[in-house]
Amino acid sequence: MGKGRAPCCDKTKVKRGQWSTEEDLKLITFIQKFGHENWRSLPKKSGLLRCGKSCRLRWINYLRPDVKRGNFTPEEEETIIKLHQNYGNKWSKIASKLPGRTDNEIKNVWHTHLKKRLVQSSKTSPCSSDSVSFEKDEKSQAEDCLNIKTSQDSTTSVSSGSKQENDPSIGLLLSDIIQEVDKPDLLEIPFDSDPDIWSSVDSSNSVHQSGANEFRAEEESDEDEVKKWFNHLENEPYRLMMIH
DNA sequence: AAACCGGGCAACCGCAATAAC
DNA sequence: AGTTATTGCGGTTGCCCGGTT
Repeated sequence: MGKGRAPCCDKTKVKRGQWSTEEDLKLITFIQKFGHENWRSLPKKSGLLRCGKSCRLRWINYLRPDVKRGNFTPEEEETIIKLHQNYGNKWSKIASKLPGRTDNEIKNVWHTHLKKRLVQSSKTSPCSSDSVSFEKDEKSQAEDCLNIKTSQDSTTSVSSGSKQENDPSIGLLLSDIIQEVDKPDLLEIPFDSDPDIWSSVDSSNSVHQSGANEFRAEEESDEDEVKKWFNHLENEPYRLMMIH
């Protein structure tokens, strides 16, 4: 177990705050081509003026192809509540049981919705207390309260209401991507929607001005794929808030 | 119509764990 | 075996937006 914590980046030289469309595109394009074996060096190689941690977070929580967006279904919420009783604030652990959901998203949902709901219902149900001590006897508590199938080991999601899930073809393709995404140069972007929206992005040129000369040469066909994927992201309700 | 307020969410911070040397 | 680099995780912050006054 090591000690010593190196600063993750020079904070005076990195951009912070909301990600722009161009930055997202750069990140997606880069990861699609080269994967993300080294987050620290990724910003430099991709031409992003971002901290590696920021890139990682953006990818994991937002840009990853398998990330599921939109409202949580009642089933998902129920699952989170029960898993929280089991694991406490181990958001990543909980997220691992909910395919397509990120720890950050689950954490937010917990704090904004579920916690309140639990407080209200805590008087009536012994299994729904927010203050359950999960440390002691986790397992038995889990067994008691957790009669849910946590074995959605792949794309069989508990959710039934999300956009993604309503489109089986997309779901299937995404599951393929999930398996590929950690392997550089294997990521396929499966969407074939109209990339009109990208005209504005195209004109910005930012991707081609990046420092990633290595992949600059690899042009339009790949980039089209990225745009298609990105366009898909934009079509999801919540992303419209961010990208306009 | 403007100001205020609170909810919701994305992103940041910093520590812990792990890998690499 | 010790040190350093990197990644992962959970807590927290701050911005945006819609609702209310």
